[in-house]
Amino acid sequence: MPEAPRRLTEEELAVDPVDAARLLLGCVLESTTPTGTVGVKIVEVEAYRGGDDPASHCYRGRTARNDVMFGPAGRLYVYFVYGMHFCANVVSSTDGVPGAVLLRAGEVVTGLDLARSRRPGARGDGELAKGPARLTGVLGLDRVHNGVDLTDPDADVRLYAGDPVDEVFVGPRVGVAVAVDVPWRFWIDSPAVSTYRRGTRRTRGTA
DNA sequence: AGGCTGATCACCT
DNA sequence: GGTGATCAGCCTC
Repeated sequence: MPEAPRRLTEEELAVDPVDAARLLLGCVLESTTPTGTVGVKIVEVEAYRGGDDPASHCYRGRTARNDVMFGPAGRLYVYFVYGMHFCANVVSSTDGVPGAVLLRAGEVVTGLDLARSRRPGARGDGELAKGPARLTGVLGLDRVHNGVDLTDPDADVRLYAGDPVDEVFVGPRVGVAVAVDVPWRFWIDSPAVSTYRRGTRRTRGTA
């Protein structure tokens, strides 16, 4: 058995999403479902803020959908994307202030067999959680996990502190069509880091 | 050339 | 405007 991992607290996550993003690098997100437990070491994240961030779900105020992002830090914000997948965020900022960190990629550190079975097509283990939808999928997270308190020891999903990271890389957020100049994507050296892609605006239907 | 992913789009309340 | 859903681009074979 490894050392007893330290759980992240609401307090340390109740900071600006940019700071929370750096804090989350190297941490481990662990998810337990009826099928088993999978843990992922976070290697790539993106910060999303509120009214001042055009790329944020909270840019236009509080709704039932983004409500969790306005709540206390340390909660899990899961959203449905492109009609097929889910993406997971760790809520940051103080209660009432919107902010979250999108988990973009990770390395599976627990439950490797289960993780592999959830991603039959993966060519290598480094690819299992490479990309936000893959990460969420390998952890077995979906809509029902929205709002889970990651600081609760009894929760199905928990967040643990990891080994200190040495070098943090910074760049613009992936797949975002607006605020491209804001360098709010952070990652550490890992084969699981996803490749950069600029956001695209779909062509309008009518000419 | 095909498969896979994904902070966008189009429609309904 | 909010919520539920899809097809254009990127990556690999």
